[in-house]
Amino acid sequence: MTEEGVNGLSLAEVARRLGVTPPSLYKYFPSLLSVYDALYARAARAHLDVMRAAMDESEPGLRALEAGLMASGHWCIEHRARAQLLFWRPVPSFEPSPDAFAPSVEMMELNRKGLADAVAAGELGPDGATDEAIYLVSIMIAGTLSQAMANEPDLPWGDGRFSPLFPKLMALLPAAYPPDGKPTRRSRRGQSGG
Amino acid sequence: MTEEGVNGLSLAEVARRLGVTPPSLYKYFPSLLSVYDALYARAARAHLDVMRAAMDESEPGLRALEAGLMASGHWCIEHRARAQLLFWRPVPSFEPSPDAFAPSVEMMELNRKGLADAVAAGELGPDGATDEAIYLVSIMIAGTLSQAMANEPDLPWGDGRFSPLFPKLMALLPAAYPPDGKPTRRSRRGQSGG
DNA sequence: GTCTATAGCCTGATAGAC
DNA sequence: GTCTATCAGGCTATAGAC
Repeated sequence: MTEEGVNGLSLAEVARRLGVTPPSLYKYFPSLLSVYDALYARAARAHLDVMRAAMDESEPGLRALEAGLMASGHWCIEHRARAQLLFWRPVPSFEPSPDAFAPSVEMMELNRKGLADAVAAGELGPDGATDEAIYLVSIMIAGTLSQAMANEPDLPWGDGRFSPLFPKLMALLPAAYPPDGKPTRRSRRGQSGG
Repeated sequence: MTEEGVNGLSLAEVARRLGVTPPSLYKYFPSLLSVYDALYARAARAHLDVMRAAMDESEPGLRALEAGLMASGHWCIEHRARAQLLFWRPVPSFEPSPDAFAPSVEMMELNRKGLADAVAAGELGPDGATDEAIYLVSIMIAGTLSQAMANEPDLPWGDGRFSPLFPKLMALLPAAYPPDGKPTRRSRRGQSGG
């Protein structure tokens, strides 16, 4: 998948690299799509574990949320092809089974919890715990990743022009959902007047 | 490309739908990759024209920039497969020729000009005209698009959970590059200062 | 659980008649 | 500028021997 595109996975090539013949694979997987499903399931699980571990190591709230998403970005860049399988839809005929998809649902819950904790800690206003805020955050990480993967496919997370900007984006969240409940844009001069 | 993925384009299928036989296509294109290149060139040109027209109709600065990027988003959602060909890299063996790529360079210049105008108009601080700001904006539009395309592939621009959030993201730019030159909120004196 | 053999499809590309 | 015929190869998947 890394070399030929996610779509380029073929059982024949898998067999070739395993040193077996294609029919042997059918003892383990009933079809090519079932191989994609197994890849999806394992990748989703690995990605979720990495993200949760990073969040658990930081204090709940924006710091944990950012740590989790940074770890997510790191994993995605390190496993580009699998990340594409998870988050883009490069194989139109493939849709993950409910079992394989389960970790993805759990991941959304992690984000939701991170935002809710941030609201509870007073880092964000009450709107910071809405679905809209989740979508906003998902746009930020997805944008950083897609730009990094498309334009700097060989650079690790943390290098290059895009991934270092992610913390800067996260730092804008309090401007979008101000803790004092003031309306969005560049809420008055405040904050700095100490 | 829409039906089978960008990678799924085949000369045989093109010929089939044109009502001719595959060898006939070789009178017009020397190879499959040259077909991709022609598709890329036309799409890049069409996308650039749409974006520039939208920017020309708005007053220079943040309004024009947002109008241009909104038009870009609209075009990308309306022409998903072509947008993927332009902005993701779904066909590893294909790289656009310099001629085909030229409009993409011009597009970056449009963004640069939009930000420079915004700084000149006092909408953003001087940092708003840096390369970093361009990358930040590109992350915003790329994130909105990739989330919309991956999760709501059948909804038009303006509908759904993601594309309506793009203006909200653009509205955060003045918080990232404050016009009065003040450092980004809560970056200097810290959150305890206020 | 591996293999050979094969069916039945697809592809990109070329040669050469008309 | 279209066609027929063809090459040379790819692929998924199955049947059945060992």
